[in-house]
Amino acid sequence: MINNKPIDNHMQLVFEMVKSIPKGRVTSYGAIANALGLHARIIGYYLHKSHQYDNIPAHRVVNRNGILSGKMHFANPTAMQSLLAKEGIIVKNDKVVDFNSLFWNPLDNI
DNA sequence: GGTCTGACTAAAT
DNA sequence: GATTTAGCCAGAC
Repeated sequence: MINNKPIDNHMQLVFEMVKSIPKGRVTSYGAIANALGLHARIIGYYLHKSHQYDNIPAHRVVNRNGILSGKMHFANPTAMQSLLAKEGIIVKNDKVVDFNSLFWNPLDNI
C-alpha cells in the first residue's frame, strides 16, 4: 500500500479540521488531536506553520482553558482577539467567554 | 541519530 | 485553585 500523500498526512488533516470549525465557534488543540488520533502538541506545531498557508482560521483554536495561547504568534497580539470578536466571540482577559458553550467538537463533523 | 523545542494536556503537589 | 512535573509526537539541528 502506497500512501497517497505522505507530505500532507497529518498537516492537511489538521488544516482541514480547523477550516471546518463553524464561524463563531472555537475548539481546543486536544480536541482536534483526539479527533485525528494525534497529540495536542502536534496540533500546535502545525498551527504554528499555518500562517504560511491560506484560510486557516487558527484564531478559532485555543487551549483547553479557552485561553488565547497562540495570540502572540499572530501578526499582532491583538489580531487573534479581534478576529474572534468579529465572529461574535467575546474575549476577556485573553480568555474566551463562555468557552464551554462555544466549544465545537471536531468529532461532531466526522 | 541523539537532543532540544514547541500555538498542549492531565495529573500531582 | 494555582503552580509544577511529566508525557506526548513531529520537526529542526
